Amino acid sequence: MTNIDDVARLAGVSTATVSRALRGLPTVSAATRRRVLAAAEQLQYAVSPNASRLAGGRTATVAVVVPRITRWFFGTVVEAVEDTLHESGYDLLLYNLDGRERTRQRVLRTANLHKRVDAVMLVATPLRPAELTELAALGLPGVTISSGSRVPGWPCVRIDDVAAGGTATRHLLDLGHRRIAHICGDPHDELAHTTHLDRRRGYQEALRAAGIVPDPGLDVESQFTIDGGNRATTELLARGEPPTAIFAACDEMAMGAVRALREAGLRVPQDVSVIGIDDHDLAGVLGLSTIAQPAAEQGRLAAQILLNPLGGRELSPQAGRIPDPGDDPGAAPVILPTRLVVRESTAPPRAH
Amino acid sequence: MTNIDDVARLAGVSTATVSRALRGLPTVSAATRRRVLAAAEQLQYAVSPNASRLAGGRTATVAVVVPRITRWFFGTVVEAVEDTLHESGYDLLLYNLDGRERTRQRVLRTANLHKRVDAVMLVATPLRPAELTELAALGLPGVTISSGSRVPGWPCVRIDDVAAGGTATRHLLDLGHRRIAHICGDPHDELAHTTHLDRRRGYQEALRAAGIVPDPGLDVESQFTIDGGNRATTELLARGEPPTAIFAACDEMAMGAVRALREAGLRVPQDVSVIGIDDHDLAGVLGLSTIAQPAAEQGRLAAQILLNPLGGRELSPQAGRIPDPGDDPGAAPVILPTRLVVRESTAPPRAH
DNA sequence: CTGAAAGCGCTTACAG
DNA sequence: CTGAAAGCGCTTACAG
Repeated sequence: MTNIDDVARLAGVSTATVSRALRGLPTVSAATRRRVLAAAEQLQYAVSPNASRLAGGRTATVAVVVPRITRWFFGTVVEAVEDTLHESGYDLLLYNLDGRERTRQRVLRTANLHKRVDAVMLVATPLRPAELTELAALGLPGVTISSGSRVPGWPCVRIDDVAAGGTATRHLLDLGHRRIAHICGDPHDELAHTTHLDRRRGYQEALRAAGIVPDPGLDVESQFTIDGGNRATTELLARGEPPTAIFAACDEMAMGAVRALREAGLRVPQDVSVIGIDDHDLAGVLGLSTIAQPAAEQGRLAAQILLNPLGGRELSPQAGRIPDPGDDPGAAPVILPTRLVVRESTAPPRAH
Repeated sequence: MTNIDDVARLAGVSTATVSRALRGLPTVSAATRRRVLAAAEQLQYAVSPNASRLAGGRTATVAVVVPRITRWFFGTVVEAVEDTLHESGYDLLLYNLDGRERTRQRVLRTANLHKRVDAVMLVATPLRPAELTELAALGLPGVTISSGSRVPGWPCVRIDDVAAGGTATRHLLDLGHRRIAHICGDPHDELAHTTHLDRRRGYQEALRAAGIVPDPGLDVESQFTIDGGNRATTELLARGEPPTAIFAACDEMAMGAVRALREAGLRVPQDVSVIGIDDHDLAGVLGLSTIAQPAAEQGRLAAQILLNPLGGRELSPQAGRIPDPGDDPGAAPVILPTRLVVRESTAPPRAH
């Protein structure tokens, strides 16, 4: 395996010069650079990332933590992040929590991040207080996406979940619905995941603004999955007179709701309207009305914020800051817009 | 940042002994090991991966290459692979091709894999002859999943695509269908992706076995996506009398087909039956009949095959072999079983 | 079972 | 603009 000495010998320069020429540092004459590049090319030389990182003190790697890579939002975010990072020469170390305590520890414990990555991206990952302390103590730059814990000094990219919940609910109100149910959230989430709380708040505020008192009997908690939506809807129907519309906290739950309604012999939207949040890949196929959120853009923007401070080639301990003027740690999150997409799953309630 | 010298000093041993004790090598006395572990714990010591890899010559990292992480099959495979690798202390470097030439080069060129990973996993990735040569020249162990190129000496985990296509088609034949269309494949795929060819072969063989001559007019090529299925079906309907059933090469295409049929005013399954391959997360929601394939199992098994040879802690140049007796490079692929899942999208054709 | 020493392949002040 | 030398933080023969 050819190393830097081989290249230096062939080019007739020192290894220091090879290192500089290959990294494009300005302090190398054009002629020398040409010779070095030619030698490297001829020898098929590839720099050893480990040696480079050890000597240089930078890992050129970012840890990306997601709850479940197979869910639409997280897969889409990771794809955009991966693209942006690789573009700048950074590697992406993927941590898929998948509800396993062991994985949480692997990722979040000092020992594992230590010396291994230059920065951390947390996607919708709520941390326990102790974990948060540990992470902050590392002094790494980082960024968070969507809900979950804020880390002191780390910027955050997200949508306004309260507004999204409000828009979805108002769409149903505008169609004439009054009995609007909400399915959402994970009741057993010890980790204070705030997404479902925010979206519910948007729902309740929209109802109140329309003069409707939110009915707890029309509000069912479950999980952010197809199955969760299915179960919540089944439970809802078991409680008595069905609502004329359901606002599901995400498209995957909405899909489960559609399924449950159909199995109960109710038609969508003739008997019950359904709206979700996301604009999942399959929302179009299913004709699902939804509040579209820009998942890829959130990933891309968060990655850029991470890379920006030092020209996209380096990360310093100060890297975790939004490059805008007026920026400071703990600054307000960067909010990306959402958009109502009306398809076939929502319609006015039947006249009775 | 505390290093191995700090630990050695505190424990009163050499750095060599610290290294051995921490890695659990057997040549350390119990008492010494205890002291070292205590010292490491007390100092919150974490080994530097880069230094360890540079000195040890192993990267403890596997490159995983997928066409698109956001597609169901690939996301599910990666999730299982990640779990298995992390379990054994390996990192996963994700490469998401996403049709971009640049990314192909990043991954596949010697320069990038060189010194960076211990092994490579190719998921349904077809390689050009030159790329194949380059990859083989690296002498790395590896494994392939699903279709795509076989690399000499690398084992392969997959399903039998011909059989899957046959089973899907026979299900439709058994229901009484005779005019069975097929939508599949990417006509512009210069990379000889064989999945669609195999599944089509299963389709054609099943038809012939039933005494039916495959009709090219009922066979439309498109892409392995929802949109592809949508377009292929629209094209199919434009050709004249619709088939009574459609076999789509994957569930995402089948979903697109269902959508296109519905938009054309045709009911599924009353007017046209639809079956896919995969058992996508949403196949149940959509009531889609399909041939289920074990995506997570393929990922898990492939990762285990990669890790197995040296007890899951190391990889050698010989690591890319199936650990079974009778094993040799170029051996037959490990075939995992598929299973017909009948839901609501397939039914007997209407009597005319 | 343990240690001293060399070495992995780079990058970075420092000096010129 | 370029080079000699030290150093990054480990692991691995080698010797005992």
